[in-house]
Parts: sequence; C-alpha cells; structure tokens
Amino acid sequence: MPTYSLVDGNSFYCSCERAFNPRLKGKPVVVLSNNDGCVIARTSEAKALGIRMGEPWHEVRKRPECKTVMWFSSNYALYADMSRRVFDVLETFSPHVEPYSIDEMFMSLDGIGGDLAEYGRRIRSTVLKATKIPTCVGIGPTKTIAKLANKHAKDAHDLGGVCDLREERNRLELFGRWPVGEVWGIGPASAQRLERHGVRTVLDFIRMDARHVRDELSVVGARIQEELKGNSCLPLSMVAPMRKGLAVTRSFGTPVTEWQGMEEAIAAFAYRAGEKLREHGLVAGHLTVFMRTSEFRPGPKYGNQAAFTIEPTSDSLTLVKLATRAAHRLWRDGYTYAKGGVMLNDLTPPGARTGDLFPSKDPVKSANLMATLDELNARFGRGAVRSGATGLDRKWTVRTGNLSPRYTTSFEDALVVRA
DNA sequence: TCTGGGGTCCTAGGACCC
DNA sequence: TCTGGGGTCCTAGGACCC
Repeated sequence: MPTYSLVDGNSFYCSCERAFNPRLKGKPVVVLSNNDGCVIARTSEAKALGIRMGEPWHEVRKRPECKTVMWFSSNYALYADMSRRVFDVLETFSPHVEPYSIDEMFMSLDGIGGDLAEYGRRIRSTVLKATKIPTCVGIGPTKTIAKLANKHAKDAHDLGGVCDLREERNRLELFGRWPVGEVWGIGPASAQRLERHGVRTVLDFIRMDARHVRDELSVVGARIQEELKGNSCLPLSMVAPMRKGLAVTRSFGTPVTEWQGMEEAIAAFAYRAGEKLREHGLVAGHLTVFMRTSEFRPGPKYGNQAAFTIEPTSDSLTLVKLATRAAHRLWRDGYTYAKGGVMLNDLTPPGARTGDLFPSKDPVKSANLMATLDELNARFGRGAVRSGATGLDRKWTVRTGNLSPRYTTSFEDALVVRA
C-alpha cells in the first residue's frame, strides 16, 4: 500500500509576510486580493476576530475589533519564491514531491520505515527552521485521505501538527463525525446532492453503493469514494503537465461605462497575456474575451464572451489587436461593466504541428494509461479498447458484446484491472 | 429485444480547487 | 468609493466524417 503525505503551509501568504517581518508575530494579519478587494489569507489571530475567507476588505476594516489588523497587498512573486524554498527542503525528505498548489506539496513516503508521525514532525521543524513557514503534515494511504489528515492536523491542536490516518480503524471513527463536504473534491453542489440521499458524513459516503455514487457524482465522485476507502486512484506526478491555458482577468477598480475605457482594459489584459505566454515559451491558438456587469450591484445585467481560433502566436500586439476587435463586437452601450478578461488556450511550443506529442505530458499518467490499456485489451481481446479511452477517468469505448450504447463506461473494470 | 455505427472535434457550462 | 484571479476536469450535445 502506498503512503502519501500532504504538507501544507499554515496561512501561507501571511506566513510569508511574517517570515520577513518579525513584528507581525502573534498579531492578526491578512493578505488581500488584487485592488485590495477581498481577504484571501488570514492568520489564526485574524480568524479569531471573525474575518472570513473572501470577505470584502472595505467591510472588514470598518468593524471596531478589526481596526488593528495588519494588512498586505498580495505579493505573488514573494510567495512563489517561498514556495520553491519549501519544496527544496521537502526534497531532502523524499525524492517524490509533487507541488500541488503554491502552499501544498504531496510527497510519497514509500519505503520510509519507522515512526512516520515522528518523520512528519521532523519535516515540520526542518521547514520551519529553513524558511520560517509553519506547516501541517497529513499522512494516509491515498492523496484524498492525506488531505483529510492534513485538515485534522490543523484543527486538532493536540496533534502537534501531524496526523497519520494510514490505519483504517483510526479513520472510521473520525469519518463518522466529519461532514462529507470537507472531502477534497466534494463541493457544495455535490454535498447537497448527497444530502438528498441521506448521506451526511464521510462514513455515510463510503458506505454508499458505488454505482449509485457514479450516477450521482460521475467518475469524479466514484474516484473520491475509492480513495476514501483506501484504494489509491490518484498517483503522484512529479512532472508538471504542460499548461493548458492562461488568463488575465480583473474586476475594474472603477466601473467602465465608455467604450474607450473597455478598449484600454482589454488591450492591457491582452498585452499581459502575451507576456505570460512568452515567459512560458508557448504560443496560443485560441483566444477568449469577456466582459460583464457586476453580480452585486443593481441595474441592467449584461455579460458576453467571444472565443475563436487564431493563428498561433505569442505576439502581444497581435493579441491586442485581435482581442480589442472581439471586445468591440461584445460591447453594448448603456451598461456599467465591472469585470473583463482575456483568456488564451490551445497552448503549444512554437512551431508545433497537430498531432505532436510533447515531452512535458505527464509520463506517470501516460505510463499508467498505457499499462491499463494493454491490460484491458488483453482481457477483452486485442483492439477491444480503442482511442477515446484517454485515461482512467475518461470515456472508455469497450467493444464487447452488444454495441448499443454509444459509450460504455466501465470504470469498475478499470479499477479491477488496476488492483 | 435491436429502427446505422463509430469516430473526431468543438463548444458551452458546471463543479471544484487554491 | 470598494465584492479575487487564477486554474483543472467532466459532461453533453452538435457538426461533421466515412
């Protein structure tokens, strides 16, 4: 059975600010989004004041008890640099580290003997010493369980920041108390659907009929259920897959009512999008432009987007020209626009042709897929599983028996083969 | 039993994540 | 005055092909 751990920086953005400013220690600190609009990170002291994630800062700062809160505009260059430092430390503990987000890293602890909780404590103290970033460590037989363990390590202060849920008997009692919505991948919509079936806790969910889960929550839910049962479906991938798209979008600081203002904004977004593209050494073959009125303010609502294929490019001026032309078609007079953006998709290295395979495609996933395809073909006969089967988690076209349904999804078969 | 079958590509929209 | 900015994956359905 594999062993995963998830190492997660506590109040990461705030901790980064604290790392360079000792006076912030023990004080309520928040980091704000672009334009200083909302709170996107807060220390435990700030949480204790009732400041919620995503709350508009202009509302929070008015509250008397929040007058003393120290606040920072976000500094993503700093946070990315701190994230890399944490990664470097973790690599001294395991050769298999997958950065999942700026503040979370999955690690494989396979083959590491002894007391893993003790190992986790050593990871924490080493990271803290080297980077001044406090962390929590969750350990489990699957990524999804490691994620839950990490959350528990954060909540239960008697654990010393480390929680090991490898043993099933240690899990089940906790699972019976946790709402299913706390599981990684189960959001509000899924939780509501499950509630309708009387499923409230993680334990309820594990005990739900697998086919039923698939019908309600698709393969995504089925995979999560397997993971919670202790069967690993989500492998570690150390190679970052090639970026699939990028976006530059903003809420406007002051609402836009004139075409000229919109034109300038879209041009700036497109220009910046081109810069990002060049930073990654890629060109884009698909461009999307959108604009919309505020969701929060009264008045006439309007929103629209235009998406189209372009000659692959990363040239900012070309992108600006194409994007503003598209924006012009979307523009309607008489509205107060609050938001807009430019998105780029179909990213490839320059000069790539249709059908090229890029080395940056995740080799771990690819190897798993090919092995699984081979096994399925061996089982159902050569050529039984055809293209279109692009992963464990996608459509499988299985040519056995009657052909009636257009696609036969045999996720269960895939799981059997894996096991 | 069965009312063409199998496939690709594209788009839109939903859901979730940090 | 002021309400984030990114991302990923999955599903469904239409157009089109042989």
